[in-house]
Amino acid sequence: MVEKKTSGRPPDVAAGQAVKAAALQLIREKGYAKMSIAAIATKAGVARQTLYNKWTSKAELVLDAVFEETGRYASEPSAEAGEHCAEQLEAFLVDVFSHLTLDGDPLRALIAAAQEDEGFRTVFRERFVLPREKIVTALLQRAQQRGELGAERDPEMLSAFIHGAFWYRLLNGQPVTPALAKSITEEVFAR
Amino acid sequence: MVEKKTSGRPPDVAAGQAVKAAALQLIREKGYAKMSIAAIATKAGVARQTLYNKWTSKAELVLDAVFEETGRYASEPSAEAGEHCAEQLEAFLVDVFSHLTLDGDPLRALIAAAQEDEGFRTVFRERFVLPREKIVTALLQRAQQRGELGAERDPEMLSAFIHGAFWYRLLNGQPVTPALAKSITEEVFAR
DNA sequence: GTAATTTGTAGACTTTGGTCTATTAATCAA
DNA sequence: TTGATTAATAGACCAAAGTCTACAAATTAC
Repeated sequence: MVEKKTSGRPPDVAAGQAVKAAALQLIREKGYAKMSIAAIATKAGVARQTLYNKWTSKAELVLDAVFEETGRYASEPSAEAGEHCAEQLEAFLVDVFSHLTLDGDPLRALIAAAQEDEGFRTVFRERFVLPREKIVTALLQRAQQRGELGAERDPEMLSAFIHGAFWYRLLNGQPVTPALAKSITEEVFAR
Repeated sequence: MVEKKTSGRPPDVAAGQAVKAAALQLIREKGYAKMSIAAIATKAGVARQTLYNKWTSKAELVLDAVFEETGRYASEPSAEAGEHCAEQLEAFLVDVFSHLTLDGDPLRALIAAAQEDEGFRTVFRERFVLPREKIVTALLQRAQQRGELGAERDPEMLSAFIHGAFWYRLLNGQPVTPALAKSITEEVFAR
């Protein structure tokens, strides 16, 4: 469904790309809080208003910029047939944590921004939170089917436990390490 | 150790109280984001600078105002001898959740504020997060000693699961209900 | 080509958190 | 009483997010 727009000056796609690139660079350089909209606009060679034409807030722009290659952030666990689900979970978490360690600051900032804006909270949840929650839930359901996880366990609750655990760490300024991935996995599959 | 101060004009304690009261009222009325420092000062009949004499930021002030009666927010679980630990945990969570339901907005705002300020994150963690984490960890350790929780389980990890679960819900704009307290408890003590 | 439409630009403007400064007020010590 | 010290006040000031407005530029429809 590639629609030929109605009339009027077409949006400057290249400008949008430049803005995202500038934002990404600045956020990694100075962090979310210290990166001003004005600086992004200047760096991208665009008027400030143009940013507000394309995004409704700093948070939405950063969400777009940081998670453009969203695949990086919600990659399916490599379900190699033979592997135990516990191993898949641990590998998945290690992968997620390595991204979080790299982009933890903007992510924490986005979660913060989501607290002050209902609309953004929804967008963030749909684009970032839910996809990953589903991946883990599905993985745990598979584990149950294979008998690797007790039938009395609740995959959705466990998925919330898992995500909650590393959100909790992240938001409290503690590192999310491979060791944490291992601890989480062991606790989930304990006994 | 009630120190008689050195010299100089004594701080106006009543003003401090008035500020906290005004802040509490405004935050419940308009929410954290829409409550301005100027409005608090005006309502309390104090100069804006006075707020900054007593607190270093909006977040610290609100932390003080909302959690002054901090007992309300970290009450020990009523460890009636006969009760099972599972029941104690659920009761504790129900209690916490009812407070969260009442003051969820400022709390979410404080977590957000903590993301942009290292110092505040530390204060918040020490005054709010850790005390409760310890209560739950201790409860789970007691459960282990009584044999109500498997010896192979990790109380600290489980405590992070539990807190993470409701943080996760709270920060994603979902309700934290007695039903959630029950689900969490059942999953922790499953099997 | 002309009109309508939509985007980009530039810059003024508003709001709010936070800082700074000069002045006044309250307290203690000599 | 006088001086030192600390707090409260009032208001200027700053930075940054976000809004608004007037105008220029690019496109489609006629």
